[in-house]
Amino acid sequence: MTVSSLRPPVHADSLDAAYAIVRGAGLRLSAARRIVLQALFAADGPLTAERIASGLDGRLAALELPSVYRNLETFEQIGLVRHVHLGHGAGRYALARAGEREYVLCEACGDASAVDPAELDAVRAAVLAATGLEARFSHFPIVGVCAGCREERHAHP
Amino acid sequence: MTVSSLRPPVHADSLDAAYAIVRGAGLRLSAARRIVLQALFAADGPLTAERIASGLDGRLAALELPSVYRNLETFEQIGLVRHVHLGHGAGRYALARAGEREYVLCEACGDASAVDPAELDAVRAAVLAATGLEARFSHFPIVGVCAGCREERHAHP
DNA sequence: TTTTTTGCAAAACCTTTGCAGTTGG
DNA sequence: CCAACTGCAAAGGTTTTGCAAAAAA
Repeated sequence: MTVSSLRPPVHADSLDAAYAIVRGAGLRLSAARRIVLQALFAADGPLTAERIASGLDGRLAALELPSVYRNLETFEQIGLVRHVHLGHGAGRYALARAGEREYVLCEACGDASAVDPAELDAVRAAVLAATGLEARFSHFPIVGVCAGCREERHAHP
Repeated sequence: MTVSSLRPPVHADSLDAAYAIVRGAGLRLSAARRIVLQALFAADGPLTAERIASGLDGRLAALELPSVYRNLETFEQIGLVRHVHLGHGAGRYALARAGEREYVLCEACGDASAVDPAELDAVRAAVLAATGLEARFSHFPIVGVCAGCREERHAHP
């Protein structure tokens, strides 16, 4: 794999900070890049490239999908952006955080939720003990069945 | 999502047992289905549809890719087969087991390894405590950085 | 014979690439 | 002005779908 989520996250706590990071990396601050960053700041969760390209369904200017992918890729390379795979569909992109967001996904109902990494420290410790791996759930989530779906399964087996 | 790995695994411990399971499910035992099952039995790890279609690179008769996907899908529906996503490429298919195989993946070197589920019981318990999720690492692996790659990273940062 | 399954062709979906033209600095 | 970037078109990789022909029961 050799995934870009391995490079250190660069946290921007405002749109202007993100712009400055882009400039600071020697990159141009084009109109398209501004829109991608605006979309990521406006979003409440990780976004598909498609949704960014649509300008958040019309709230921002639309972009070509290849431009979006290229910029997301560029931003990932400087650590500003991360992507996560929540299930089978398109990847989802979000701003990198100091405390990286991690995800859990219920494969029964498809519900994905972000988790504070600190809450998963015990999980990480258990994985390290069992496998030697230093686990991260920011690129692929923890997948399983949530309590609600377990109940439903129990009721209608 | 609503992923087929949720239905109970059906374990076949021989090729003939697998054939019987297919017949028992009211399905026809076609030549293509025999070859898919032979490939899965001959494999040491989970296979891509592509590799099954090639007849394991010529050792078996070749099949059309759509037939392979259709049969794998059918077999997943009766619980005979599972697929796992080891990184960004094509999915990989294997026979279901009584003790479901689970996977850990190093995102630095791309190395994936199968783990005895029992070894991950402590991990599952920690996930349950932290998130309420009953985790399974048989469809998406645990992703992280292995000890070897951590060292290398430390040496060449 | 009847229903299921296959092969082949085509499309769908997500992502990447090539290139000429535009834009940012 | 010149390198970097965009739009558009096209292609790449994986998976799905449609349908007439073939095969299983």
